[in-house]
Amino acid sequence: MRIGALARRTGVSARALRYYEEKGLLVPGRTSAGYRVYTEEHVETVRRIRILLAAGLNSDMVREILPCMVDDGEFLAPGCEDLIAAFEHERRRIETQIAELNDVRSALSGIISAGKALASR
Amino acid sequence: MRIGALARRTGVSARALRYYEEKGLLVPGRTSAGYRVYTEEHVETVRRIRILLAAGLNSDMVREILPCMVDDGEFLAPGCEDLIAAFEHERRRIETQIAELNDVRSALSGIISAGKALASR
DNA sequence: CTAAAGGTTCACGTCGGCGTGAAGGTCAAG
DNA sequence: CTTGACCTTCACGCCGACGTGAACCTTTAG
Repeated sequence: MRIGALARRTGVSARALRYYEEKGLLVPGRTSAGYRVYTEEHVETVRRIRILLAAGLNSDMVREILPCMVDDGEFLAPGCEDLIAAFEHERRRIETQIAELNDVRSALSGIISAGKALASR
Repeated sequence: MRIGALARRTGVSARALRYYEEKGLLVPGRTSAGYRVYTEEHVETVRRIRILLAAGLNSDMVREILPCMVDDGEFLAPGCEDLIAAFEHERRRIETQIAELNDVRSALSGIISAGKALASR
């Protein structure tokens, strides 16, 4: 699979895929002509990259986490033990973020229901 | 209260406060010399701005929401009815974001506990 | 052979929420 | 009257995850 095909399968632009490679997140093979070659595993990796980035982790963090995400996360790849502290930090960050989002969500809900009550008078 | 005092009270930089004004989020009075003058209400407004921005809303959206946040959100200011659709859209966005964050959080938890199990062998 | 589709590597542009000087005006205290 | 804290308005810088050409090469189809 070459870059265009992977882009279509994942919904991620080819430019983004090249960017992921530049950042060491996604390392494809190469044909003799220099074309990038991807496997099925890369599809799953891209999915994970997207999720992690969407959660606000930067690419450095994603690069460190990815090799630790073996299958369903039951196992831990070697070298990942040292990163536990960093992961806990990220988890705290995410929990804080979730709490903030919940606040705004309920504030929005308050406004919305007040608005609908007004509209139905 | 002038800008430095408000900065100290809110923990937000003076630059940020000027930026909020530029974006129409926070409109202070002015002394004859041109100094910005803030009241106690502005303190609360800044708090709300920070929360909304932290939730990923952009300044345009914050500017539209702020006047709709009367007191505890029980009432709705006039003119806010038209924005309900936009607010519902933001709420959906936030709910999606929360779900994504939860996914990453549990993934991180899986890795962390796997790592700690490994460390305690 | 040729055209079209897709690939390659630079390298600069974008957007949003500010940071960071620069150059100068204001005001209360000593 | 001067110092120093605080304020003002420009206006450029930054970061991160890409978008967007430009100029060129590869592969497949007719």
